[in-house]
Amino acid sequence: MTRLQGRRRAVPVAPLTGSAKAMFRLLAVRGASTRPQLGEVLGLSRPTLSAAIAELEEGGLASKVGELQGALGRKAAVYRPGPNAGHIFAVDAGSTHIRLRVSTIDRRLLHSRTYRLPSSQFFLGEEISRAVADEVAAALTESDPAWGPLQAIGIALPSRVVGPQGDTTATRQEAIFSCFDPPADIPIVLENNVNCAAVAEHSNGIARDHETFAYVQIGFKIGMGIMLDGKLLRGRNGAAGEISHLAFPMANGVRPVPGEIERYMGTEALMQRVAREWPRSAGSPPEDAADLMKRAADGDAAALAHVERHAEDIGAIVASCVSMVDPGLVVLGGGLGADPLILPTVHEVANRLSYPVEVRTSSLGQDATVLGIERLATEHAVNLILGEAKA
Amino acid sequence: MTRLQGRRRAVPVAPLTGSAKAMFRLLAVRGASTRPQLGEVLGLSRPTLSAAIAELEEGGLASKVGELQGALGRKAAVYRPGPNAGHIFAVDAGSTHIRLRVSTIDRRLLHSRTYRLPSSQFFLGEEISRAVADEVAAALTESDPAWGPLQAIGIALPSRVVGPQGDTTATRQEAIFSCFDPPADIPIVLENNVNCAAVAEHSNGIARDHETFAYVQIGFKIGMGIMLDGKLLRGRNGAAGEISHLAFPMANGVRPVPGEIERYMGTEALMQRVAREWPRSAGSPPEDAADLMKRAADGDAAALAHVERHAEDIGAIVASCVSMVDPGLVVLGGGLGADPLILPTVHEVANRLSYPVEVRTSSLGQDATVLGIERLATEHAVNLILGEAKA
DNA sequence: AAAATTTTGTTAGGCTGCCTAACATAATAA
DNA sequence: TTATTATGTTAGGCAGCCTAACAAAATTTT
Repeated sequence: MTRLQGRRRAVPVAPLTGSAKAMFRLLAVRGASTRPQLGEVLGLSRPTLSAAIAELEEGGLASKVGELQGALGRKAAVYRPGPNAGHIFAVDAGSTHIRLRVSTIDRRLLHSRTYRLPSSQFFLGEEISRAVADEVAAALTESDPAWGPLQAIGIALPSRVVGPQGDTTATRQEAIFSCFDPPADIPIVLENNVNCAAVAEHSNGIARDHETFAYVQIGFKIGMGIMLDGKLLRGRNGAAGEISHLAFPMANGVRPVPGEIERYMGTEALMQRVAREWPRSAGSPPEDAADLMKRAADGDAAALAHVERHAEDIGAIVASCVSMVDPGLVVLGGGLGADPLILPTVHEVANRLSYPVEVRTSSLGQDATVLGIERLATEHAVNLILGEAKA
Repeated sequence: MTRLQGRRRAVPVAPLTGSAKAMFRLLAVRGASTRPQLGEVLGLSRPTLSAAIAELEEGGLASKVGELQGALGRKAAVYRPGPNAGHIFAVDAGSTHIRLRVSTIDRRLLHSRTYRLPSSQFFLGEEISRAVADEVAAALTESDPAWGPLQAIGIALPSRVVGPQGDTTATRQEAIFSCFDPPADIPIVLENNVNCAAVAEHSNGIARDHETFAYVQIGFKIGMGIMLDGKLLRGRNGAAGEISHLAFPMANGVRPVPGEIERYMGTEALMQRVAREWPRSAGSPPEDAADLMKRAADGDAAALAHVERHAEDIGAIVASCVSMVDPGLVVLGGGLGADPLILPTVHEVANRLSYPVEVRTSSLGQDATVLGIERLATEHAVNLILGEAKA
């Protein structure tokens, strides 16, 4: 997930006490908070709180940004991560768009850019790499010294992302660097885009109240992100959730074909089936998946039948997921998955085939991925600042 | 997983320092150890070590059991969990046998019993419950005061086991108590038998060197246990790894049927297919699965073809597992799964369909399950003794 | 307007749990 | 014997938290 391009941090910080580290972490996730709030959450006494804040202010990692008057009593001081906490770049290197967010460590948006690729890319390749390079370069020129040091660049990739221990031979992830040469000494955080969307559903989306769930993306491609106890499941080779390689077809007398389920479930194959089976009487077949969903929503019987059939197939995939990891909650996303029309059938089929599972529809639109990688990049930056980096 | 039948522990212990707790934990997993060994592993200074051991000896949680002479220098004192650490019962409530082990907290065998059920049970029911009751009662009468207090009874069940948060309506686990009334105030640890086997492969078996892997059991029934970072994945309803509910059949134009894959993959259906397709020229068809495997091992072409075909199906299931959780290692167990004959094909098919995964054959025989629940029961007992119980 | 109440923040001092340094003990090697 | 090496104890220190008491700053009551 992480590619460190240098060990130095822009702002090395004196070793902090445990309470100061915990406080900085909390400031980074909560954003502006009063001292009493921080003390309450951390369970620290007021003297310890004072000491921790003094430590952080000393290192420029926290700043007082105001005061808050409660119903009664003295005003409470409000703090935020300080100037040395710096900022991060979060980039969604998507197949159709490059989305970039520049954010503080507590995820206040400083700047954002979106670039539409001239042509849609099926695989991560040079076009995407070049576009990312351009967007990052452009964002760098607009950087403001007041933002503090750039702590990390997070990039969400439409490819499997292999960790340090994994089998690095079978990955395309390095293609992101074919044209993009990141600034020296800035840590790079790489993560698969579906995993990023899962992270966003957890932190900003419909799965906020669940520490364990699966995010299933159904659209042009299919994928899954698994969150267990608040942590992404990545797997040995970054392949956890790569449901495009579920054994399929799987039945008595047939042999599965690698990657076949993605070819079957993807919108392209779906629309081919729809066109092939479209009744003469129902007029011209739908243009694309969006058209199909719209006609189904309008009550078109032929469209509804196809949507229903696809929802059953999605339900079967969800059932297989439940049978393996039993997440308790499955969030549906992606071009097709996010359509509320399929929810009832997916829920019904999954629960009939397997074990009790709640199914919800994603609420974050196109921003899910970039919000997820933003989260991961800030988490990584916090770990680096606190000297607790994993890799 | 856990059913506490009372809050009191037999031997309440004064609060311990962190180092003392860590030492007790280490003694429980390692068994007899010298002081320098403990200090090395825990990274503690010798004075702290002395203090920790004094604390534990004070509470009867550690005892000096000898001395060990190194190549040079003074003899090192050897310690073990003390008399108040007590012992546990581990019971494998299997479909055909009840296996019981009485062990110290560091898993030295104190006593063991095996009872063969009069008839093989497909489901957890009264027969099993009654047999467990008898075996536990018999073991209780043979208990020795020198064993110290009974800290826990662990029971491995051939059923899904639901945790405190899960949907408790759809479980058969309570059937274990239909005839078995456990001694009052003794904590009960319940776990699914396949999960137990996975635990045993991790602690005593072929997966000793892996913190993350999946254990796939193929025999009369099928099941899976998933170990992630040394911890069992249980899932919201204890259904993680319940691959008997993978969507199957799964192909264009067919609808999956709940539980169908177990009926297809289980030995019963396999042997029916074998009998149906057995060539006249090859003599009488195999008696049972063991006979089939033996003939295949002896080079019988018809038997080999069927074994090969089944191995391909198992490979497909493993591939689906890898596509979801990417464990890096899959251990094959169970009546059919543990046969080394199927290993090459399972490995080949899984790696062709999905991502790189190592496949190994289980080395623990019938004892896997009882060793696994023994491990879980001792872990639970240690947590209780240290006042760090989860539930 | 003064006093009482409530909340926030600081100062003083103490305790736990670890550490290092130095010494004591007990074995083997020279 | 003496030297060397490993083990274990004693003495003393320090980091990181705590409680108790006080100080400061707001609102409510009198």
